[in-house]
Amino acid sequence: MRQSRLFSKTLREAPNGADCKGYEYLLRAGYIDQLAAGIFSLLPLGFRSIQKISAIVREEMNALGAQEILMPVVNPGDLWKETGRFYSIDREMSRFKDRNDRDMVLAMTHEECCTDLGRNVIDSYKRLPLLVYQLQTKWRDDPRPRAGLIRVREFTMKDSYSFDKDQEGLEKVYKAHYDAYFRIYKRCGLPVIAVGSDSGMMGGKVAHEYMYLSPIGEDTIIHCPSCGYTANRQVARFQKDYYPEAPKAKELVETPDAKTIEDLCKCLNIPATKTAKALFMVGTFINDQNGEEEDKLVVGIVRGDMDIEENKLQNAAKANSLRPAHEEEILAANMVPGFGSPIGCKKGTVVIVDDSVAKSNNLVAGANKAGYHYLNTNFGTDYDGIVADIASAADGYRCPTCGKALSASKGVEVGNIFQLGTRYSEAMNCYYQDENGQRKPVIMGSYGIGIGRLLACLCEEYNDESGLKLPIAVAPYQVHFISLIKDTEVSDKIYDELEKAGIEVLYDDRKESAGVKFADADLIGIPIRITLGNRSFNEGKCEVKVRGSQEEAMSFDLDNLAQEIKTLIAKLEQRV
RNA sequence: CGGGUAGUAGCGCAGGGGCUAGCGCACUUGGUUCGGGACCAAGGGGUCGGUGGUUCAAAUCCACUCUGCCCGACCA
Repeated sequence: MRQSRLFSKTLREAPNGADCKGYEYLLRAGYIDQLAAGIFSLLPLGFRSIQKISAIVREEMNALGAQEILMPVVNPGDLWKETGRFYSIDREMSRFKDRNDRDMVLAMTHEECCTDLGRNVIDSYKRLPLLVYQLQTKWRDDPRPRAGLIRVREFTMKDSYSFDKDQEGLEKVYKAHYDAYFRIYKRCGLPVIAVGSDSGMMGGKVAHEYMYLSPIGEDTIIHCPSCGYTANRQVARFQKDYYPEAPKAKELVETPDAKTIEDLCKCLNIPATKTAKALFMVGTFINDQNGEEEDKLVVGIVRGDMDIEENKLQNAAKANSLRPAHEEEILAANMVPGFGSPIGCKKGTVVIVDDSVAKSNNLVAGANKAGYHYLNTNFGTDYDGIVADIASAADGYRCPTCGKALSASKGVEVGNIFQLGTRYSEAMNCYYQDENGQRKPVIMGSYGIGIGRLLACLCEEYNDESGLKLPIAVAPYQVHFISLIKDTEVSDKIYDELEKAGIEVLYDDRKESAGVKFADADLIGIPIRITLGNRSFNEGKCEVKVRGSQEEAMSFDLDNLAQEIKTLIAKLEQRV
């Protein structure tokens, strides 16, 4: 490609709002262009990288025996009503009516559509297992897009869907994805870890997320350096210390202005482990059958030395969503913020008690009376509720498997795999007949990779102060050929030779100064740079440099250039 | 959806009731330069986000609104 014809231009300054390096360079190097919040065009450079990533993904999916399909972005709302997600998903899913006033949705994932395909095709166990995938546009109306391609509203996702007759089959294809994903990220050059995760709106039991560890990430990953236990904080477990004692009778005590655990501990001169703290949320509970919503107050109780993980609380409460409760809502349930506890709360309040509280005795808890707490409250005698693990794991807490200290880090989710089980097949009547003529729900799994997000993470991982330096597997071109000589016939000829040899080359044929060409080349970050200038051209040579390497430029003979470059490409490809 | 912040040339910004709205980069033309973002000269490009108001006069003041970005809520 002649750079003089390339549909993009480089920017000297970072556009306002480019908050992380990778995003800044994607914009400045002319890979992408923003159209609206969370909506981007891919320019030729960006699109070429995306196609490279896509090709790697396709190869690895095909190697699993997956068959590529393409499902529609627009789905009938009725399909989503079958699984209840038409109702349970909030405004993140965009809806509209067609001309005949039918509900339509923009698919934000394709479980419904794919299950529909499954039920049309699968009749017998003889057809199973089946595995399909697609690379398709998703629209999710995220309330807050940010960080360039990291968190967008419109994006391309590789999503695959497995159909099996039994759990064993599901686990096999799940494991196959688990391994294939590592191969995909490795081939792209992105370091990731797999972590146990929450299945969120997808339903199902077992799920993993692939995380690129980076400070720009929005997820928190809890990791044990000793035994390797790793999980998203949303579900991460840890070992808790319990302090059981002989239960005593509760006792009202005056605690003026002690609204926080810290105040309370000072006021009564006790450790935080002797207190119980309450978090008040309002949960939306949705009836999947008729879609009717009902709000209930949810109270989470955790021991004062820990924090509540809202995601765990939501799961334990089986709520569709949670939001912080307003003061009036808390008061209406006979509880007092700052001095609150489930003791004497209104009937219908959902009380979730962390096991740290359930297994401790004689904790100080709010008396639901401003300025007062109770000493010696005990779960089971003073109040009731559902016991669950709702505490948030944190840096330094003890690993659930080996007991050593856990560490917390930030990460970006670049892929996930879910064992869906029969959540969709049962809801949508996707059944097969087994060997005995029995009708059984197909067991499903779904597996996603955000393609654009993957590119964004790669740009975050591979850059320096002058620009991008993507690995050759995903760079838009293999070679950047920079001509500094006047004689365009000579450089045109070299360009043709490189192209003929099957090398992907971006040819800087522009009438620009050397400095501009070098700066742009650094910014775009193509792995191999060939410089043809008077310095070496007179000796029948050119200079070759690998982007980002500290080594001196190599000198290659022009006579055998294509061949030598091919060797160099092969060398770089092997690095991975 | 709450809090903050900004919208003036393609990009980055200045101007904050009064003459023809500026600067740097980018762009065009001519010339000089020619291996790390060159120089000289001459140019082109703007409904100052939108609507309504105040005023003799609005980019500038007021109201509403749209959009971007940041923090939070949210998020497979």
